[in-house]
Amino acid sequence: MFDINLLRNDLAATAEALLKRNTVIDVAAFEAMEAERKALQIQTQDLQQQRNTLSKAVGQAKAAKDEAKAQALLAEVAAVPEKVKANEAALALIQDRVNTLLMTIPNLPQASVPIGKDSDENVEQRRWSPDNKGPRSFAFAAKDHVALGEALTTTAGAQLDFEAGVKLSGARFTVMKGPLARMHRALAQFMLDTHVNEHGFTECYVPYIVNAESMTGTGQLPKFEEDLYKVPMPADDAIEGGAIKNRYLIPTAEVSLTNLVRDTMVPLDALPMRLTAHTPCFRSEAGSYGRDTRGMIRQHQFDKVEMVYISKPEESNAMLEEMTGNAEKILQKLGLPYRVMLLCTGDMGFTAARTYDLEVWLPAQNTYREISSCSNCEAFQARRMGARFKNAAGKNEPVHTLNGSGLAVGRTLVAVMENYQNQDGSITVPEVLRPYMGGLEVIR
RNA sequence: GGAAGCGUGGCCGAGCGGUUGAAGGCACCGGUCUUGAAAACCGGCGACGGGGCAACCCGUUCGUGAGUUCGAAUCUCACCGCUUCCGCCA
Repeated sequence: MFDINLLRNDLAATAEALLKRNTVIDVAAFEAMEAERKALQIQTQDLQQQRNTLSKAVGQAKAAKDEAKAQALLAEVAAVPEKVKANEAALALIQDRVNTLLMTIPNLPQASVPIGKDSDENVEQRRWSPDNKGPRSFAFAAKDHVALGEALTTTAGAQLDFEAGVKLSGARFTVMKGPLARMHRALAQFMLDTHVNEHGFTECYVPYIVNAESMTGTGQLPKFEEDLYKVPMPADDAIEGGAIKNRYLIPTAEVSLTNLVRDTMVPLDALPMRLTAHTPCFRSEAGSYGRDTRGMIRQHQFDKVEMVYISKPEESNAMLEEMTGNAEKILQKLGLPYRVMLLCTGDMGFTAARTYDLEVWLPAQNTYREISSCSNCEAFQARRMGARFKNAAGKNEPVHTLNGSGLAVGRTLVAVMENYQNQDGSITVPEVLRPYMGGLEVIR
């Protein structure tokens, strides 16, 4: 949630900073709304005070057995509660309006984030490739993962079976079979093991269906509901205040992991927390018709190993570097060429203050494609979630939250297939995955 | 699904219509004592929001939401969650 004090204390500068994120704040409208809220709040609290004071006096009079005085006081308060009620209702209404606005303003980018309008203005930080030789050059025409996966077969049909996905569910679903299905599983195991054994993470198994509070905590709601798959509750117990109460399929394990600290005081000595989980992710991909329609790049359901950090504010940027390094480590162990991009203001996600994307080399597309996104959300999610810790001065303060993919499993499979393909269409299994695949060296 | 009980501050726990934000304890912070530490003793100590330059003042908050009342942690209703017993189940 956006920090309202920034708007109250420094409206002009804050509105200008948000402009870099393509977010327009109507300054005059906000000022008017705030003025109204302030007046109403003062008036309401005044009335509440009146009621409280008089009621307390009634109690005192009754305790003193002064019935006449009690009756006089009762006559005096009689009209107050009604006024209080009316004011409270009006105040709640305007506070809702303020709140709704706050919930739809994106996080403020850090000062060092490059200003730009879209992904073309992201800034490359570094590149990596095995022995620093650059991406492998092919002596034959490199195929994409679709051609490779459809040509590789099992007795049950293609190892990447896109038609079966369509038949079972529709577009953007894929069935994997045989060795490729196993490599997909191997990749997730390998990533999880690496983060747990080498990067100090705590492995978590988490729900894939979460409630609206969780989705609000990490920022998917209220603004991005159309991107989520909804799970309506059974009719009988779904009604709350007249509205159907939905649950949602997680679009990323970030939601489940980060919300673990929702409404909690995190002990100081528990920070930083490093949490990881392997989960499926569900995205409706509304508004991306026509983009990446071929293959496994953009699916409604995909697996991901997620990293989440819960950190002290002063450490969060260092943790972002660490987390990005963890994701890079996976690509390095797999021998996949990649580059690290610092996202510009226009390309960052709603909750992020600073984001690095990892882009892996895809030879068939002759380009780098996003395979991980690591973000420092600072206190943005923590404020929404009520995730706090007691700082050195003994004051409660929101924690900082960070999340990153480590990595997207389906896209990693695509990258391995394309980078490790052989002229005959077989795929060499990267060394680090072989222990997870019964020693298998080549997929054919 | 049936029956019973319970949700109070960082934690435990009392209160069950009226000067109660809430006894007591633990934890925490300061002080005395001590060579130091511990113990003992003294004092402090919830959160969120609003107003004010400030000292400070005010409001909200006892699972959540409605209701009764001049006044609700306390009474009523609904919902959520937890515990125990029975049934069912991977």
